[in-house]
Amino acid sequence: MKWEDKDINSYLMEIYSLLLNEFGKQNWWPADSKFEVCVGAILTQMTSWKNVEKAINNLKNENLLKLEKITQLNQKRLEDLIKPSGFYKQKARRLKRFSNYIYKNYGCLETFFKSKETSQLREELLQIKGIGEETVDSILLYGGDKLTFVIDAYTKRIFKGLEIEIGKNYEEIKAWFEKELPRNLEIYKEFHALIVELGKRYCKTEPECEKCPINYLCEESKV
DNA sequence: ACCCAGGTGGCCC
DNA sequence: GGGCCACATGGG
Repeated sequence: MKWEDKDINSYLMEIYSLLLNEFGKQNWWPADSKFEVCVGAILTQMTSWKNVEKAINNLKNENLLKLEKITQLNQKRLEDLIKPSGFYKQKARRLKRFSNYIYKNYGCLETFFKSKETSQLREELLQIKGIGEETVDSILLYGGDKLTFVIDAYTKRIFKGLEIEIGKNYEEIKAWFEKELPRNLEIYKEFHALIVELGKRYCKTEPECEKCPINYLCEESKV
Protein backbone atom coordinates (compact mmCIF):
# COMPACT_ATOMS: atom_id res chain seq x y z
CA MET A 1 0.00 0.00 0.00
CA LYS A 2 1.14 3.51 -0.73
CA TRP A 3 0.28 6.78 0.98
CA GLU A 4 -0.64 8.37 -2.37
CA ASP A 5 -3.24 5.73 -3.11
CA LYS A 6 -5.63 7.16 -0.58
CA ASP A 7 -6.25 10.36 1.32
CA ILE A 8 -3.79 10.84 4.12
CA ASN A 9 -6.48 11.38 6.71
CA SER A 10 -7.91 7.94 5.92
CA TYR A 11 -4.51 6.37 6.53
CA LEU A 12 -4.12 8.23 9.78
CA MET A 13 -7.47 6.93 10.97
CA GLU A 14 -6.46 3.46 9.82
CA ILE A 15 -3.40 3.66 12.04
CA TYR A 16 -5.56 4.98 14.86
CA SER A 17 -8.05 2.11 14.57
CA LEU A 18 -5.28 -0.43 14.32
CA LEU A 19 -3.61 0.86 17.49
CA LEU A 20 -6.92 1.11 19.34
CA ASN A 21 -7.69 -2.45 18.35
CA GLU A 22 -4.19 -3.63 19.30
CA PHE A 23 -3.76 -1.86 22.65
CA GLY A 24 -7.31 -0.92 23.66
CA LYS A 25 -8.52 2.38 25.04
CA GLN A 26 -5.81 4.12 27.10
CA ASN A 27 -8.10 6.52 29.00
CA TRP A 28 -5.49 9.24 29.42
CA TRP A 29 -4.91 11.24 31.58
CA PRO A 30 -5.04 9.20 34.82
CA ALA A 31 -5.80 11.89 37.43
CA ASP A 32 -8.43 12.94 39.98
CA SER A 33 -8.40 16.63 39.04
CA LYS A 34 -7.38 19.16 36.41
CA PHE A 35 -4.60 20.34 38.66
CA GLU A 36 -3.27 16.81 39.00
CA VAL A 37 -3.04 16.66 35.20
CA CYS A 38 -0.96 19.86 35.19
CA VAL A 39 1.36 18.60 37.92
CA GLY A 40 1.75 15.27 36.11
CA ALA A 41 2.45 17.03 32.81
CA ILE A 42 5.32 18.98 34.38
CA LEU A 43 6.71 16.07 36.37
CA THR A 44 6.70 13.65 33.45
CA GLN A 45 9.08 15.81 31.39
CA MET A 46 11.74 13.32 30.25
CA THR A 47 10.68 10.95 33.02
CA SER A 48 8.92 7.59 33.16
CA TRP A 49 5.35 7.69 34.44
CA LYS A 50 6.19 5.19 37.20
CA ASN A 51 8.49 7.75 38.81
CA VAL A 52 5.91 10.50 38.39
CA GLU A 53 3.32 8.37 40.20
CA LYS A 54 5.58 8.14 43.24
CA ALA A 55 5.95 11.90 43.35
CA ILE A 56 2.21 12.47 42.88
CA ASN A 57 1.40 9.99 45.61
CA ASN A 58 3.78 11.76 47.98
CA LEU A 59 1.85 14.98 47.39
CA LYS A 60 -1.51 13.22 47.72
CA ASN A 61 -0.57 11.56 50.98
CA GLU A 62 0.16 14.96 52.47
CA ASN A 63 -3.02 16.41 50.94
CA LEU A 64 -0.88 18.89 49.02
CA LEU A 65 -2.04 18.19 45.46
CA LYS A 66 -3.99 21.44 45.24
CA LEU A 67 -3.22 24.70 43.48
CA GLU A 68 -3.26 26.88 46.59
CA LYS A 69 -1.26 24.37 48.66
CA ILE A 70 1.55 24.29 46.11
CA THR A 71 1.76 28.09 46.11
CA GLN A 72 2.15 28.04 49.90
CA LEU A 73 4.43 25.01 50.15
CA ASN A 74 8.04 25.43 51.22
CA GLN A 75 10.39 25.00 48.24
CA LYS A 76 12.69 22.49 49.95
CA ARG A 77 9.71 20.49 51.11
CA LEU A 78 8.31 20.38 47.58
CA GLU A 79 11.66 19.28 46.17
CA ASP A 80 11.80 16.49 48.72
CA LEU A 81 8.29 15.24 47.91
CA ILE A 82 8.77 15.17 44.13
CA LYS A 83 12.34 13.80 44.26
CA PRO A 84 11.42 10.43 42.69
CA SER A 85 10.43 12.15 39.44
CA GLY A 86 13.98 13.40 38.81
CA PHE A 87 15.23 16.92 37.91
CA TYR A 88 13.49 17.70 41.16
CA LYS A 89 14.92 21.17 41.88
CA GLN A 90 14.02 22.36 38.39
CA LYS A 91 10.60 20.75 38.52
CA ALA A 92 9.83 22.19 41.95
CA ARG A 93 10.51 25.65 40.54
CA ARG A 94 8.37 24.88 37.49
CA LEU A 95 5.46 23.69 39.63
CA LYS A 96 5.73 26.80 41.79
CA ARG A 97 5.90 29.14 38.80
CA PHE A 98 2.92 27.54 37.11
CA SER A 99 0.81 27.40 40.28
CA ASN A 100 1.65 30.95 41.35
CA TYR A 101 0.79 32.25 37.90
CA ILE A 102 -2.63 30.60 37.76
CA TYR A 103 -3.43 31.35 41.39
CA LYS A 104 -2.51 35.02 41.25
CA ASN A 105 -4.06 35.76 37.87
CA TYR A 106 -7.14 33.51 37.89
CA GLY A 107 -7.61 32.01 41.33
CA CYS A 108 -8.27 28.57 39.90
CA LEU A 109 -7.69 26.47 36.79
CA GLU A 110 -11.36 26.42 35.75
CA THR A 111 -11.35 30.20 35.47
CA PHE A 112 -8.12 30.12 33.52
CA PHE A 113 -9.39 27.53 31.02
CA LYS A 114 -12.55 29.56 30.46
CA SER A 115 -10.76 32.90 30.12
CA LYS A 116 -9.94 32.88 26.39
CA GLU A 117 -9.51 30.88 23.20
CA THR A 118 -7.32 27.78 23.15
CA SER A 119 -4.55 29.32 21.05
CA GLN A 120 -4.41 32.27 23.46
CA LEU A 121 -4.32 30.00 26.51
CA ARG A 122 -1.49 28.16 24.83
CA GLU A 123 0.54 31.31 24.15
CA GLU A 124 -0.03 32.50 27.69
CA LEU A 125 1.20 29.30 29.36
CA LEU A 126 4.20 29.10 27.03
CA GLN A 127 5.44 32.35 28.59
CA ILE A 128 5.95 30.51 31.89
CA LYS A 129 9.50 29.20 32.12
CA GLY A 130 9.44 25.42 32.28
CA ILE A 131 6.16 25.03 30.42
CA GLY A 132 7.16 24.01 26.92
CA GLU A 133 5.16 22.93 23.89
CA GLU A 134 4.41 19.35 24.86
CA THR A 135 3.63 20.24 28.46
CA VAL A 136 1.27 23.05 27.47
CA ASP A 137 -0.58 20.87 24.98
CA SER A 138 -0.91 18.06 27.55
CA ILE A 139 -2.30 20.51 30.09
CA LEU A 140 -4.79 21.98 27.61
CA LEU A 141 -5.91 18.69 26.03
CA TYR A 142 -6.11 16.45 29.07
CA GLY A 143 -6.61 19.02 31.80
CA GLY A 144 -8.73 21.60 29.98
CA ASP A 145 -10.48 19.45 27.36
CA LYS A 146 -9.16 21.80 24.69
CA LEU A 147 -8.73 20.62 21.11
CA THR A 148 -4.96 20.76 20.73
CA PHE A 149 -2.83 17.81 19.61
CA VAL A 150 0.16 16.69 21.67
CA ILE A 151 3.45 15.87 19.95
CA ASP A 152 6.17 13.97 21.79
CA ALA A 153 9.46 12.27 20.97
CA TYR A 154 7.72 9.00 20.07
CA THR A 155 5.37 10.74 17.65
CA LYS A 156 8.31 12.30 15.83
CA ARG A 157 10.29 9.05 15.82
CA ILE A 158 7.42 6.85 14.64
CA PHE A 159 6.01 9.15 11.98
CA LYS A 160 9.47 10.02 10.68
CA GLY A 161 9.65 6.36 9.70
CA LEU A 162 6.47 6.58 7.65
CA GLU A 163 6.99 7.54 4.04
CA ILE A 164 5.51 11.01 4.34
CA GLU A 165 6.73 14.43 5.39
CA ILE A 166 4.77 15.59 8.43
CA GLY A 167 6.78 18.69 9.38
CA LYS A 168 10.16 19.86 10.62
CA ASN A 169 9.47 21.27 14.06
CA TYR A 170 6.87 20.85 16.81
CA GLU A 171 4.44 23.46 15.47
CA GLU A 172 4.49 22.04 11.96
CA ILE A 173 3.99 18.46 13.07
CA LYS A 174 1.17 19.50 15.40
CA ALA A 175 -0.46 21.45 12.57
CA TRP A 176 -0.18 18.43 10.27
CA PHE A 177 -2.01 16.16 12.72
CA GLU A 178 -4.66 18.80 13.36
CA LYS A 179 -5.20 19.19 9.61
CA GLU A 180 -5.54 15.46 8.99
CA LEU A 181 -7.46 14.36 12.09
CA PRO A 182 -11.18 14.85 12.76
CA ARG A 183 -11.68 17.73 15.21
CA ASN A 184 -12.63 15.40 18.03
CA LEU A 185 -11.40 15.51 21.64
CA GLU A 186 -11.69 11.77 22.22
CA ILE A 187 -9.59 11.02 19.14
CA TYR A 188 -6.94 13.59 20.07
CA LYS A 189 -6.68 12.18 23.59
CA GLU A 190 -6.62 8.52 22.63
CA PHE A 191 -4.39 8.87 19.59
CA HIS A 192 -1.56 10.56 21.46
CA ALA A 193 -1.81 8.00 24.26
CA LEU A 194 -1.79 5.13 21.76
CA ILE A 195 1.25 6.56 19.96
CA VAL A 196 3.11 6.71 23.28
CA GLU A 197 2.11 3.12 24.04
CA LEU A 198 3.31 2.01 20.60
CA GLY A 199 6.56 3.91 21.08
CA LYS A 200 7.22 2.44 24.50
CA ARG A 201 6.75 -1.07 23.16
CA TYR A 202 8.37 -0.99 19.73
CA CYS A 203 9.95 2.33 18.84
CA LYS A 204 12.57 3.11 21.46
CA THR A 205 16.05 4.23 20.37
CA GLU A 206 16.57 0.60 19.39
CA PRO A 207 13.36 0.03 17.36
CA GLU A 208 11.77 -3.40 17.09
CA CYS A 209 10.15 -2.88 13.72
CA GLU A 210 9.51 -6.58 13.08
CA LYS A 211 7.01 -6.63 15.92
CA CYS A 212 5.51 -3.16 15.38
CA PRO A 213 1.84 -3.35 14.33
CA ILE A 214 2.17 -0.44 11.88
CA ASN A 215 5.43 -1.56 10.30
CA TYR A 216 3.77 -2.25 6.94
CA LEU A 217 3.46 1.52 6.56
CA CYS A 218 6.93 2.32 7.83
CA GLU A 219 10.16 3.08 5.95
CA GLU A 220 12.42 2.05 8.82
CA SER A 221 11.10 -1.50 8.77
CA LYS A 222 12.04 -1.91 5.11
CA VAL A 223 15.76 -1.34 5.61
C1' DA B 1 27.79 -0.72 35.03
C1' DC B 2 25.49 0.72 31.66
C1' DC B 3 20.99 2.99 29.02
C1' DC B 4 16.84 5.36 29.04
C1' DA B 5 12.34 7.77 30.32
C1' DG B 6 5.19 10.74 28.03
C1' DG B 7 11.16 17.78 27.83
C1' DT B 8 12.89 22.42 28.60
C1' DG B 9 15.85 26.42 28.65
C1' DG B 10 20.25 28.35 27.77
C1' DC B 11 23.90 28.98 24.91
C1' DC B 12 26.14 28.72 20.51
C1' DC B 13 26.41 29.35 15.58
C1' DG C 1 16.02 27.72 12.99
C1' DG C 2 18.80 23.71 14.60
C1' DG C 3 22.64 21.20 17.57
C1' DC C 4 24.45 20.38 22.09
C1' DC C 5 24.28 20.35 27.09
C1' DA C 6 22.61 20.23 32.13
C1' DC C 7 19.08 18.76 34.78
C1' DA C 8 18.47 13.55 38.39
C1' DT C 9 15.79 9.56 39.96
C1' DG C 10 14.52 4.69 39.42
C1' DG C 11 13.85 0.58 36.50
C1' DG C 12 15.60 -2.76 33.05
